[in-house]
Amino acid sequence: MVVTLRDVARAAGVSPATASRALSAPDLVAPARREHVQQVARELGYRPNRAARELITGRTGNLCLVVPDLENPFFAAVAKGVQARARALGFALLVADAEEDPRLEAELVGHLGAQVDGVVLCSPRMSDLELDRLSHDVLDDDVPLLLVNRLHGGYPSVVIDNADGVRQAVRHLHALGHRRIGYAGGPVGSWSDSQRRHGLEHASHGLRSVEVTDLGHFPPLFGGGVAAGDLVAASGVTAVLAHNDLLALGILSRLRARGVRVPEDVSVVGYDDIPAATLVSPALTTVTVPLARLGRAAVDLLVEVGQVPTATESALATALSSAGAGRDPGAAGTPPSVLIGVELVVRASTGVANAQTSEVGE
Amino acid sequence: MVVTLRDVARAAGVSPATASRALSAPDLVAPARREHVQQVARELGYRPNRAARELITGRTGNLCLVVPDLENPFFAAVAKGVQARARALGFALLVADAEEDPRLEAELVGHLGAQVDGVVLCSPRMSDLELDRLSHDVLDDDVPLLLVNRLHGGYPSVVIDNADGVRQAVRHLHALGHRRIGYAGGPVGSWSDSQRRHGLEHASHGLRSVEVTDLGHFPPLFGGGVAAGDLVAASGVTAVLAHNDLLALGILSRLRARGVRVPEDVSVVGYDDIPAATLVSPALTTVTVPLARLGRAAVDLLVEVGQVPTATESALATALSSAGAGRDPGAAGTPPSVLIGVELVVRASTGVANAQTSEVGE
DNA sequence: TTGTATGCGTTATCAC
DNA sequence: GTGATAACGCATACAA
Repeated sequence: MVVTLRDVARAAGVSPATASRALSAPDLVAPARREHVQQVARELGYRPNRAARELITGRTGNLCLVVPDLENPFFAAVAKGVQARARALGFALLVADAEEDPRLEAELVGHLGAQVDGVVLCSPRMSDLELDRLSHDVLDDDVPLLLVNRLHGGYPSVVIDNADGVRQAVRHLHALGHRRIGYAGGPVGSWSDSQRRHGLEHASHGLRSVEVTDLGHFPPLFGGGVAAGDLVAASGVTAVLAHNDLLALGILSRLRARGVRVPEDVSVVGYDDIPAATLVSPALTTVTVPLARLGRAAVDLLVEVGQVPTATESALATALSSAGAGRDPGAAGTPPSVLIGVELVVRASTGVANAQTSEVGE
Repeated sequence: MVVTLRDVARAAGVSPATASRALSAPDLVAPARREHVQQVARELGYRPNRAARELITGRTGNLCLVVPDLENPFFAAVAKGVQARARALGFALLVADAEEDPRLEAELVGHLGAQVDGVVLCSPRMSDLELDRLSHDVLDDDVPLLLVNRLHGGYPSVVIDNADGVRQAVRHLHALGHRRIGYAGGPVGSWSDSQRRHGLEHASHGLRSVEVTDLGHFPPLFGGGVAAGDLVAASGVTAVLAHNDLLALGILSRLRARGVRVPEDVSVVGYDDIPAATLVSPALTTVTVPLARLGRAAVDLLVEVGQVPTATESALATALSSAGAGRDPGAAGTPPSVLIGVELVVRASTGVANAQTSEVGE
């Protein structure tokens, strides 16, 4: 029924060992035999049994991705990038949705980590302590873990340039004449939120007449923005920077409902540039984060630091495919942490500050 | 280093066979021994080797999901439901993004199908022929395939009630006085689009004064709606039903840009009720599809028709966990196809037809 | 360069 | 009800 390596060997008139090598380690077998075995394998429609290979090599050919919420456009975009790059390298991707629950995240990392060659973890809110526990108790030592958008000792990571993003946003607002700027933050404990707060402080130091008002912490979702919108209106700021786009969209919606005009009365800036940012009116000025690239970079870095071998995979795939498409294994020597640059994209939700509310500072 | 079943057997003073049974087939071993073995396994931190088990049982404990686009909120919601249900049943989920390419879809089904116990396929546009080919050439005979939102002989499926959705939408518009209604369709070859066209025809037959104008086929994305918006404005309809929400949102955006007021001049109805439908202004009247439930139903049906055993999984999991949480294996006898009911949700994008354009029919 | 033989960790098949 | 033993399909140490 199913064609095994022994069948290939028999049909090709070689030993199972040679057949194995001809497919998985082509260099170790004479060119003529190698070609012949590969040809026979193709004709018989041989498909290597992953379980058998995994049992002996210890490698699964799978990676896994854990995110707080697949429906959140931010994580959907990251997942798309991770998936694409993983596939390009010959890995299948296990995806798990942790339902915004850090405890579940840890459990998923443990369960899935046991059956993959590497883990990509998006966990904005897990505590540093829990994060440490992962490598000790939960995860096998030989399963590398990479963090997305979070820096933590020991783990490689791919992070967004948070400081530069808020700096660009603040400078933009300042150039438009805004002096009183509000910040609608993300959840307490969010690593990127604390990064952005630091960046904000730093950025406002450079522009002395700017006063930044902390509006507090909000769930980084549309609903959180609705609550934040009221604070924006009450705070007297002429512009607000939100922790992310969903929050900004909620603010936009709430301000409109209250008759506050955007950008005439208040300017709004988001972060991430999710697709919905251009669907609303006025379109949202925001900090563009190349999320798909971030996802791809995550896989690349994970594979490199984890020494996860993708070579044998492609060797075998190449041998069995008629065409034999090439793969780029990526350059070596990448640092354990990659910084993803960001760019402010100005749309309709920001405009010049009106006279009466500007020039409040010194 | 790693704890194997033999270690457990040795420590418990039984043979490997008994140890195996105590964990995977508890009924076959005497209660006293069973308890003892399970206790020892827990103490030693025994974790069964999936590869070894897969090698002999042929089952992987994994399912896989193939979607055209993970960033599309429709598929993101389905993926979320599928993932949740799969996990609840003890399966991990491989997710693949086919980048809107039916050929890639087929390839992914082939690749991933070889390493899972069942496949959930969202493939709105793959041709019936290619679909047939899957079960013949691409997929192993013992790997069940389930289709989401598409009916096709041989495969079990979970489908949305398309006819009822458009019927509800048309009746709503008719009740508001609309007589000339446009339909902005999905892509050529989309199964659900053809279903909705049929339903549309049927629905308008029941309401004799209603005239339905076919505005053509569009990519089911925001950009497609922008194009459709111009046709809406030019066609003289007072209301338009879009194939899905993204399309409707594009129409909304384009109409506003052209100065056409919604709903004063034109009413707009979408389909699916993705989160963004409530983010825009006016909020989109649309047909609510319980996408997460659809995803869960897909997994349930797949597991049932495919006779995919989730029992041994939970038996072992129960044995190893201190608490021993229960699982519901689901009832038998479910038909091979499940119909998901839908509901019109009226929001601000639909309103009464104005006098001069209504009453055009007989 | 190639073949032989062994073992990966688990479940299944028999006897007992 | 339990234990010895043979598979599952593959990669590899070692011998040739």
